[in-house]
Amino acid sequence: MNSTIKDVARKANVSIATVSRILNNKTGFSEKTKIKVLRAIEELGYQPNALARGLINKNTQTIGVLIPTVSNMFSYEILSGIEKHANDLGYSVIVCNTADDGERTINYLQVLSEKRVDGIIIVSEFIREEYYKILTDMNVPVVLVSSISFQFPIPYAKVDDRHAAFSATDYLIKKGHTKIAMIAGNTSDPIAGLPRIEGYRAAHHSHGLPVNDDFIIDCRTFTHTAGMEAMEEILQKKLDVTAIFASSDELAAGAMSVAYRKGIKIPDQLSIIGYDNTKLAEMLIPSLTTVAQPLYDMGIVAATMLFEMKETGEVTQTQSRIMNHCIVERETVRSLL
Amino acid sequence: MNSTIKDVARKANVSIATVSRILNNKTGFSEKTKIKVLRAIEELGYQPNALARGLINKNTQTIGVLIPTVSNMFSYEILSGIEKHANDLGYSVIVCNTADDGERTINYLQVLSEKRVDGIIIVSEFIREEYYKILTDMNVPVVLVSSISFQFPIPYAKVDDRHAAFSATDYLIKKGHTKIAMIAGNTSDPIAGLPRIEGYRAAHHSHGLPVNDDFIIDCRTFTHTAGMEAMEEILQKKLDVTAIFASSDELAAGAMSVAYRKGIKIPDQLSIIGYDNTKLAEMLIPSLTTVAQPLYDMGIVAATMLFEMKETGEVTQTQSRIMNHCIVERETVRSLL
DNA sequence: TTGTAGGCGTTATCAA
DNA sequence: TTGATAACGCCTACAA
Repeated sequence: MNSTIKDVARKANVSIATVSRILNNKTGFSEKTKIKVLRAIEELGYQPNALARGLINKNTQTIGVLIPTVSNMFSYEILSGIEKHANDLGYSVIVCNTADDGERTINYLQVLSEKRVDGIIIVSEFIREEYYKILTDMNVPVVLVSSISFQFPIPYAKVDDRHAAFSATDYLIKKGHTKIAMIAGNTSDPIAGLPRIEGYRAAHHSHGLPVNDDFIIDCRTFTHTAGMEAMEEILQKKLDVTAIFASSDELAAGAMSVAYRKGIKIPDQLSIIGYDNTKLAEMLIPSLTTVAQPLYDMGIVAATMLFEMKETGEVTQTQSRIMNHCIVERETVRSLL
Repeated sequence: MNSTIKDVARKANVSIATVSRILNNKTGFSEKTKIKVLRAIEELGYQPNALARGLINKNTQTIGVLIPTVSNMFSYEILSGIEKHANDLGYSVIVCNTADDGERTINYLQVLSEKRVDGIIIVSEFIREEYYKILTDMNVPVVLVSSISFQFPIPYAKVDDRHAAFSATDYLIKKGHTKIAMIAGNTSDPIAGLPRIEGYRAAHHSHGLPVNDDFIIDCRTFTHTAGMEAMEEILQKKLDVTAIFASSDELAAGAMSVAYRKGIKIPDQLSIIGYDNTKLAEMLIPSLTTVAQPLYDMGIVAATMLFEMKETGEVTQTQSRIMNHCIVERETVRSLL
């Protein structure tokens, strides 16, 4: 058990060089010795040692994926896309849950660096200067998913949040809604928060509709609980709205659950549209109309970009990808027309 | 960038042995040289190479986690517990989505073996003989979560499915329900399927209630869609039931959604209890009463067991853990009393 | 307290 | 077609 190339060589009566050649199917050995060696490998149950290989080849066939939170289905659908594509190409992925904690993130980056991963994918995380420093020192490809850095030139794969939020709001307006609240998630988040609010505003403008700032609810996160609180607030303030645009499916779900408790019928009395199209959206009752991000595909694309960069040796740059979003119509939006 | 211990040694005017000693804080160097070396490390931005270390120490500080499917929130809550504990102890985790595919699983096992991971955790997966062979050849600790092997002596952390299903059914009966259907998931699954049916039966027996086999619906999976189909079947067969016990939260959610479409009020006209207590349960509307598995903790415990085994060198055995389950009462069960 | 040298399991460059 | 042998970056006796 755990025999080495040396054992194989001895057993097959050849040199380790020959074994190595056969293992990596290079040229330079006869069919006869190949058979001998293969049999020895078989009999010993020999498995090449990836550590030794990596040490000399300077490549580990593994990548690291940083993920901020677990609470949301969201990250894991992306992760699953990454994992799929990586595995198909013979790479393993190390998951790193940063828990939105800077120290933990830096620690993880350090670990990935020591383990000499071949690349790093960062899921919806803001890139701090300290991260970027470590990242550049590592000199491996990095790509962002569902995130973007304005400070640093890191390629990304994401939907256009502003545009997607515009689409969602526009959709509601075209259904006849004019009094639309927005449950905005974290409004100070420059990546997933602000642009969506802009999109919400822009849609109003494009239809010549005014925007009432009171209608924009700031929760500091994108969670179910935050959605509940936001809905409470809307009710308490007695905002006169016929529809809600929520910045995430979880927020929408939270809002729906308090609406249900208060006896507000969705979509009869109140329409709601979410954002993400996680599995949750289709499991909610009624099922949630939402603007879909192609989460799984984003993972695939990010991985594709990463390996592209690795191939070309272009560690610094590649073409970022704006992924298509679309409205998935289900049961939570009623037409007023 | 990517300097070696040699560079550090040269820069600090000492031998690599000394640097190594300081790095691993062993004994045998003066404070003065320590400072010199530390500065050199700092200036060079030196990072130890985990590959080289692993090669010589025969340990990689990484473990592998096999997960069957992504569709369910379930696995990821467990994963997240594992990841947390592993990271706290300085280990990384490689995620392996086996997609319930034997070939893929074997391939992954091979990869983990070549990468010389220090241990493997397998989440709710049936252990085939081929897996076990590779596993034993690897000679590293293995633990099962939310699974068990009757054929092979692998320690596990799981709830007692039979008991948990008993509790769920018993709970319904004590609320006055006597006509209870079971949406059983995969009934030919000896781990998560059968025992739960037994529990369902046992609860009936213990109350002197008869079991109608027609009331046990076999779907072949534990997914949302399967839950919908099962509910359709219940309705179509016009089963005369007042409550349903579903073998997973997703199944319950699926059932609830078709009930909603058919205008059946939950819990007024029909009670339902789920199984797992994933995040989904609390987000459903109405929120789902369910029997909780401590998913996150199961991950933690599994990791704990794994590292225990590694410490003691007892690769073959450790005490398995039966995790406590409990009923989480929410809004989907109505008392008939 | 410090340094030399051998070895961990590979691959790759020479000669043969 | 083959086989020594020097790396890869580190740890660890053993000497000094």
